Parts: sequence; C-alpha cells; structure tokens
Amino acid sequence: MLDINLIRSDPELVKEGLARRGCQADLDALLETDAKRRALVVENEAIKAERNRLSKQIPELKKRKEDTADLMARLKDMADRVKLLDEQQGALEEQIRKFLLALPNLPADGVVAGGKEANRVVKTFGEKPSYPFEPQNHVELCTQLGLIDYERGVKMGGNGYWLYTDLGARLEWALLNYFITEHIRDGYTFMLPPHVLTYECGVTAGQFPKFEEDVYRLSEEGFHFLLPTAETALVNLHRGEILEEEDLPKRLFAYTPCYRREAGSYRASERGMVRGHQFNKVEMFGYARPEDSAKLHEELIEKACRLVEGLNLHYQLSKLAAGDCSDSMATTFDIELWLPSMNEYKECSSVSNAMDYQARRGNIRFRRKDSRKIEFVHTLNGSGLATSRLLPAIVEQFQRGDGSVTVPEALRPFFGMDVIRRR
RNA sequence: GGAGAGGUGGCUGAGUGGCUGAAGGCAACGGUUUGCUAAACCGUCGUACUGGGUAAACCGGUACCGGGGGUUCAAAUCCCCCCCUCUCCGCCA
Repeated sequence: MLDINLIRSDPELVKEGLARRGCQADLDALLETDAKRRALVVENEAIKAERNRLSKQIPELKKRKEDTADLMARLKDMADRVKLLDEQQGALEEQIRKFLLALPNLPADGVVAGGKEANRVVKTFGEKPSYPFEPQNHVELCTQLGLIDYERGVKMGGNGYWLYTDLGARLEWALLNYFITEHIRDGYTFMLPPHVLTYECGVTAGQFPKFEEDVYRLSEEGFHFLLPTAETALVNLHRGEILEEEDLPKRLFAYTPCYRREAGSYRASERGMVRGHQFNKVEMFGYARPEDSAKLHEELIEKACRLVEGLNLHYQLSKLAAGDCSDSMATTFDIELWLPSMNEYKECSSVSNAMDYQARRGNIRFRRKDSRKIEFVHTLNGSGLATSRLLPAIVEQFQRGDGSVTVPEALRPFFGMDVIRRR
C-alpha cells in the first residue's frame, strides 16, 4: 500500500512511478475523495467535541436535580447528525482503502520503465553448454531415467501435475537439503509455516484483492487458500506487530510447496516441469530497517546466485524493469537458468525488495531504540531456490551422450551418487 | 465435535454506564544519588486520524479496551452476531 500522505504531498512523483510500471491510476479522483473525507472529519469531530462537552454536564445537572430534558433533546439531534456523518465518512474511507489496496508499489530509484523487454542482464555465470550429440529435453531425460512420471502425475492431480519417482524424488530432496544446509550455515532461521492461509495473509502480501483468482481457495465460507509461495506466509509472521529495532534485520527461510492455479498460462513450450500447479521452493525472507533494506537485498541476491553457482549451472541475473516486477515489489532481480531444449533462460529465483509496501498493508512496524518512534519495516524475499525449476536445468545441462546425467558435485553428499544412469 | 472460561496499552493486570486513554506492577526513556554495577527516589512514557504550527518541537480535537452491529444524551462497562485463545471431554497423525 502506498502512503496517502505521499500521494497528497507529491502526486507527480507517484504518477511518474506508476507510469514507469505501466499503471495509470486516477490519483486526482482519489485526492478529491480524500479532500471530501477530511472536510467531513472536521465537521463531524467538531460536533462530537461539542457533544462530549455538553454530555458531561448531565450528571452535574442531575446531581443538582435540575431539568435535563432540553439538553438531552438537543444532544439527541446531535447524535443523529453524527451517525449520518459517520456513515458518510465510513463510506469514503472504504472507497479510499479499496483504491489504495489496488495500487501497485512504486518502482525503486533506478528501476527502468517498461516491461519484460526492458529487463537488463547484469551478470552471467558459466556458458551455454554445447553437446557433441543431439541433446534431449528434460521431459525425455526424466522419463527415460525414471525421475518423473508425467502421465501418472496427471492421472492423480490432473493437467499440470507431475510425480517425482525414486531417484527423481531423491534428487529433488537433495536440492532442498543442499539449500537448507546453506541457509542454516548463513545463520538464517528455518521456518515451516502452515500451507493454508487466511484471506488477510493474501492482503498483506499484496495478492489480494487483485489476484484472488490465482490461488487455490479451499473453503466456501471464510477464504482459506493454499499458499502460492512461502513469502505469503512469512510476510504475515509479524503482521500487526511492533518489532524492536535491535531485533532487525530478521533473516528467515522456509520450505514449502507452492500452489498456483496458473489459469490460462499454458504454453506448449512449457510442458514438462517448467510450469505446474505445485512446485517446491525454499524461500528466503527478511525484515529490515529502511536504511538497511538495500544491503539485505544485495545479500539475498548474492545468496541465491551462490546456490546456483554451487551447482555449476549456467544462468543469468537480470534486473527487472518496473513493469515486470510483481505489484508489491519496488525492485526485483531474477536468476534465470539456461534450458537448452527451450533455447531460453527460465526463472528459478526472484529476489525482491517490497520496501514498506507490504508492511503498510499488514501494519508491520518497529520501534526505534533511541527516539522510541514507530516506523514501518521493509520486507524482502527471494527464492533460494525453486527446486522444481532446477531439476530440469540440471538434467538438461549435465546430460551426457549415453542419456545419463552427471550429478553436480555439491549435491553428491545429499544425493549419494555421481551419475544418474538409465536402467 | 461437546461443555466452560476469557480476550484491556510493549508485557502483566484492575475496572463502578458519565470525572478512565484507562489504577497498580514490569519493561523502556530522562534525571538525582552512587567509586563501578545493582538498588532506591523523582519525572516521562500508546496508536491512528484530524486542525493549527515551519513537513521539527509543540498545542488542540476525534477515535480506539478482539472485530462488527445495537441500546443510550453518554458504553471497556448493557444487548446481539462473528473471530480468536485457554481449560476439560470426545476423536485423531
């Protein structure tokens, strides 16, 4: 959520930021509504002040056995007026709230305008492998090696699901263990949150109300849904709380499956494990003071890069243009893995700084040690990493002429084998 | 799922329909005392919105005692609905 005070004091700045991400919002209408609201507040509160003042006289008058009927009649009229104004004020406040909840975050300084096409590669690791044989795609490889059962996955879950079998399950699990071990070593706190969340969690994260259709909703009444990423859970860890300055920054990570409807996003080119309704991810999350968040963002990016580099996978790091960042995020870097069969780089990690956008939505604040003042925290998140996107990259990048796959060295302690062979 | 109890400020814990933004305690902050620490004593100590003020300090107003309605001139206090927590019973990995 954006600060309405900022919109009020510098609407041009906000318009410029929103324009960079291709969002046109009628801020003038918002400000007009806000002005109306404030006028109502002034009138309403003046009446309330008078009412409170007069109302206090009643017990004294009664004590002196004086007549209060006239005064009470007058106060009754005021109470009716207040009730009317309260309703009007409430309606305007609701209108403003809805508007603000629908506005995306402002891009951070240095985030360029435009969509995907304006993303900039800022770093490349390794190089595209070349093969002295005809390389296979990961669907063929995973099927032949018995890592993934696509058909039976669909039999169980329907289109968009797959099943990890035997060495496939162990490889996926080895990746998770590798990441978890690294995060623990870096001093991050391990969390296993609920996978079922309440509506409020989605609001704080920035998914709701705009993207309600993207999640799996469980119940008719209420609104429980399956988390689309652990970020949605972790950002709610301290919702409505006031943290102490000395407890910041907080560095967390979690493992959860991620459940997404991905409605209408199927593409033939993405068959296999590139896009599914359920995938595994280890997620890093941070709470920081505003002055520290950029530094923590760097740290998260470096951590994510280090994990991929540890696997020796060829990737590129991109700084996203404003329009390609998700709504809640001020700045995002993506790690994109090379998938030879697609001749394309596909995201396996997205590391973002939401600044105070989510904190405002969820009222997550901290108290300064010296001044005792309360401020919004900054929240950050980054995949570390999406394992289900890594497995295809591993089998494709490290395939050999005989259809076997070399296991990256870093995974061997967790996986227990050097090579995955056809049987 | 059944029965009961309860949700009050950073925490703990009082609370009579009006004089309660809310006693007391703890923590925190400022100060006095002190060789240092501790202790003691004095003072300060909520948030949001809003008006004024230099976008600071500060001053005024309104609202907030789980959430939402209602009764009343007036609600933390009475009534209704919802949510959550705890205890006991049942069920269960």
